[in-house]
Amino acid sequence: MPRAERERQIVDAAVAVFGERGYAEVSMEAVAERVGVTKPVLYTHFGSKEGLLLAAIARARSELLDVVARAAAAADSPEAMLRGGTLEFFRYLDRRAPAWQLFCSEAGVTDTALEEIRAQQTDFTAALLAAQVPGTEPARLTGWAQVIVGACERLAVWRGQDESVTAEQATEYLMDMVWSGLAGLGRGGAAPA
Amino acid sequence: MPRAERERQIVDAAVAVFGERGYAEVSMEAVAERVGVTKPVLYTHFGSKEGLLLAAIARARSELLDVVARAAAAADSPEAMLRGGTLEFFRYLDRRAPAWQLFCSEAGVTDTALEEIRAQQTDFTAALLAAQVPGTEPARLTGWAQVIVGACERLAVWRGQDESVTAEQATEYLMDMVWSGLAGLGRGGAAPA
DNA sequence: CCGGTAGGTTACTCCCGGTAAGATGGCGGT
DNA sequence: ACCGCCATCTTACCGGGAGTAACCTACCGG
Repeated sequence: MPRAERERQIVDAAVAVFGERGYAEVSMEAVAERVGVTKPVLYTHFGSKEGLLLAAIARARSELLDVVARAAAAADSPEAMLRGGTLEFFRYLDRRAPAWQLFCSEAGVTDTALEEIRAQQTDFTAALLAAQVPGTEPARLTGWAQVIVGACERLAVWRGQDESVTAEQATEYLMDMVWSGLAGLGRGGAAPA
Repeated sequence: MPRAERERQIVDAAVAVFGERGYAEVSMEAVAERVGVTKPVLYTHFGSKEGLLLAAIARARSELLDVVARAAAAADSPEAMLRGGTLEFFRYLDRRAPAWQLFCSEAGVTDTALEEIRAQQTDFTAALLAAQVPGTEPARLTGWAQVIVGACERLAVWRGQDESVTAEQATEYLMDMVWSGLAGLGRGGAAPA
């Protein structure tokens, strides 16, 4: 079996099995068995268990980013861009449920490597914000992106706990805060037109 | 050594050493050595490595919540409450740097147990929001609280990566989004009075 | 027909989470 | 003063899983 194909195959298995049973609960032996090979094969391709986890997270997050980017590109206003991107974010996680568990099993991983992967998402978000609010300092844009990404991730985990919260509701709650702002809501109405 | 005192001593050591070197990198033997006892002692008090981690996280988060609650109580307006609480959140993490690493090493832990601890923070935040925007459905309040807590945690991790971001700046970026809202900022000004 | 190499397997080592069984020591009762 | 009891701690061990060394095999170019 050629190298690239085998690696795709292994990452597929890793995403599935880490997502289902949790990183810490899964042995490399188990992943290997699922692929139909033996342990050392995994090590020649990914170096360590953590390396494999990283590859699996990178794959899943890249799919997620793709979905969000498509939704954002299809929007015709800043508000629609934020709302649509967020909504598709939650819907993607509904479709590919196990994948999200991966992002929660971030533990044990060298923080720097993980943050590097996450940076794709925040950089993308910051770029969208830059287009909407030109002239803002880069640090502020990044900070805003962190707020949005952090809020979405936390809402996603919350939805994992309480299944009764729909993707639409989660999106609405995010928009309340990040788009309208508490100042507007607190005065008893939606954001002023 | 009496039971309660020993437990405090062990949790102290666990917070320090897990925070410094990361949960996965630390053996129970190492924690025991730091306390000056042997491994089985830890197991009689906390049952498992994960149990000890949980106790350490609970301790650190409870301190954090206390700091935030004091700051919020001292504020004289909704905006000051949010700003002050957030600022003290970041300042606490600056003072007790290693503690925050704990929250990042959430991995490997049974999600439900961890979310239970985190719920203290979101419940507190939701209660503050309820007082400010009366008549809001409970689910929406909780959602808003998730947004704020998620944003703060993400900003905190970001600050861990990029030391040049001050607590004041992080607070400002959060207020931009959550208080003013992008709608207001996008139209080129601060939130309307 | 043959050597070399990519890709794979068997068979280990070592570390660490977790535990069983025994030592120590203070304290109340007689 | 002595004895037994309970809490507390230690030594010594088990099992499993991450990671590796050494060997095997089948394909491909000459």
